[in-house]
Amino acid sequence: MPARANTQTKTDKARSAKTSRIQVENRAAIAGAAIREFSLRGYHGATIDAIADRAGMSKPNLLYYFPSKEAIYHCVLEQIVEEWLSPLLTLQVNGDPIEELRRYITLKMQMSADQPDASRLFASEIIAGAPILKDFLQTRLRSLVEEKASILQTWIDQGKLAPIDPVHIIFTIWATTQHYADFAAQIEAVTDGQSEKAGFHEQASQAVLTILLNGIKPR
Amino acid sequence: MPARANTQTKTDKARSAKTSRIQVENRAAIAGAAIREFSLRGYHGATIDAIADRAGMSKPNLLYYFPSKEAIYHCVLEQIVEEWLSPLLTLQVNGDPIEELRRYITLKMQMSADQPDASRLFASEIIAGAPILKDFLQTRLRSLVEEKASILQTWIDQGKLAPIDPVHIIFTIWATTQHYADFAAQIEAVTDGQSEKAGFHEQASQAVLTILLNGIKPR
DNA sequence: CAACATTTTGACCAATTGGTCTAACTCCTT
DNA sequence: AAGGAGTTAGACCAATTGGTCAAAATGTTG
Repeated sequence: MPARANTQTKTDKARSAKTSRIQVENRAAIAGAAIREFSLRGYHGATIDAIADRAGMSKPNLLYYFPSKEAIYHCVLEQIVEEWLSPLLTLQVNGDPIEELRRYITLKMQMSADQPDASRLFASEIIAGAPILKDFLQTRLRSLVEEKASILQTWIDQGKLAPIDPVHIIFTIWATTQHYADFAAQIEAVTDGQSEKAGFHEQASQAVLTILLNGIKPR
Repeated sequence: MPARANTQTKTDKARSAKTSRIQVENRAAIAGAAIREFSLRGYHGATIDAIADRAGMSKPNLLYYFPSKEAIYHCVLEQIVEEWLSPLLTLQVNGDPIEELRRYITLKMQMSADQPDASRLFASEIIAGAPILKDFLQTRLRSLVEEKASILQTWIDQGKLAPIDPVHIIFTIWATTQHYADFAAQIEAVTDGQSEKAGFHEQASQAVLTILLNGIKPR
């Protein structure tokens, strides 16, 4: 009955009635806290208490907004996935292949830098066998990959890219860009914290762009 | 007192007294089961009961061999890390850069294909911020990376590789090769299970080799 | 500011789970 | 084959934790 059960009184006029200011704020706080906790401790390691604490409320209060721990997990995972998809959507067959891919890779590197927790949470889910996302992966993501792979194939056929299975090109881009978020702890340790400094991500971006773009340019 | 407490009677003659056949077997079974459970469910999601079940013994029996859940985790992580290091060790400055790297990448791809669970467990630990491995990463791995990065730098200075920060070359190789193990669930879903078929890993290997080697060859 | 709806939380509960203890059982040695 | 060391597991325990409830506190609206 909370949150969801309302009867849009009258001319559904405008804003609220559905979601009050306080609801919007708290849901956002919970989602943010959940992403952090889940990414840091894994699904089972994260506790509702810890998420509630981080969101600045009591556990029963949190459970007033979400019916269960799993519901929170579902919710944040969905958010992440939605945003995760978007950069790939914009890959257009008309543009210059190298420039299109440069833009895509740059964007993904940016996302890794800006939202590492989200990336790590997604990674955790996949590593665990994608119990929740399996369906999404097999349907929406799969058809999106097929679609974009065919664009890459077109470019390959036009001699604008090296003849490499487009699916592996995509995987390689994902792997490389997300690595900087997912394995941040390793990168930080190995580089003695250099990765925390300003400019590191630009350097990384540059290096990745060089390797990948040269890697798929026709010889 | 078990396992560890023995007093090497007499001329420490030869084999056992320290570890009996049954101990070797059970420890191995536990380690295998633990790698699988930890990689699949994460540290907190894995239960001693499940590990014991998978190893074919009771929980108290398992705890006869390892003092605690954390000890099992430590142990398998150590094993994995040791093996994980080895391929990088062999990178020699004398060899042909491209051939040396081809060998290294091929080996890492092979490890991803052969032991995906180990890769995923390692990935989980890093994603969680490397609470256990932090020290290892900052010491042994870091100096190893520095050492090998300087080899790459030598090759770059000789004009045998493109001028790209060697550390990022290493990260990119790690990212790409491990992706095929860590994100296997995604890859499988997206490729409609093609990744399970024979030959897929050779294809992947080939694609990755092409992209990365071309990516770091001088232009 | 009264009356109603929404939000918040302390106190609880039940299930899970890491770990222990004791007693039985198996294996190896002599 | 006896005896002791080494191995195994059933029954338990205590702590953690997901989730509930009823009552208090706060917001909102006329």
